[in-house]
Amino acid sequence: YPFPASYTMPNIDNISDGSQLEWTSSSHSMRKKRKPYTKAQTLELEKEFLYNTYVSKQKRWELARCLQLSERQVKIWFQNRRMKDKKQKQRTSGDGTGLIMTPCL
Amino acid sequence: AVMILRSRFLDARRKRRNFSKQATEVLNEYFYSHLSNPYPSEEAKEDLARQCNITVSQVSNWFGNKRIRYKKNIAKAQEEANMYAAKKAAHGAL
DNA sequence: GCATGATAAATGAC
DNA sequence: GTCATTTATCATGC
Repeated sequence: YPFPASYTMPNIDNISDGSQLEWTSSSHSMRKKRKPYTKAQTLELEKEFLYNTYVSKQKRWELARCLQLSERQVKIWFQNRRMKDKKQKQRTSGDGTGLIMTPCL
Repeated sequence: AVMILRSRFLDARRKRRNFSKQATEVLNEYFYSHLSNPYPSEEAKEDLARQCNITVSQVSNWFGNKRIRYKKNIAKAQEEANMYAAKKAAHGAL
């Protein structure tokens, strides 16, 4: 069959009364199922993120091979990690408690 | 290792609290009165956040969870309906 | 025991 | 690239 098992097929909504709302339909035809990474994978990615929040193409290739991930997954991990970093900095800047919560332990 | 410990403290899931009854009421009111397109604008999110005394991110989280769980519920109900419809049809065919 | 809020992978718009 | 999402998973409340 054309697709690997790690992909999930959205249910075909065959509703007849026409009351179905557009946004309830799946936006894309097929999506890869979310699979949490292992502790070891996350640890190595976090370690590299400390050096530079942007990863070079060369480093991305190395990480992908060492961690059994695709280059696309490594790229997206760094994108999501940068968003997480930005959100945490916004949170710590306006907490008003005066406590230093910067992630610099 | 240190990173793991740090993430445990920074993870807000560890200190999750349910929203107030009034806040949930405000959010549900908006959701079901915009059921055809339950995607509030940034300004609407800020308004809702002020009314509910929560952050804009929490409003986004609430709508994200609400949309997927609403969708999943009607899908599950429809699946159940189809199953019984098929069962009834099978009995009729015998 | 699920309901609920927050986070982690993954996609798509731009 | 960012960033608002979708989706599954996590951790907690009760």
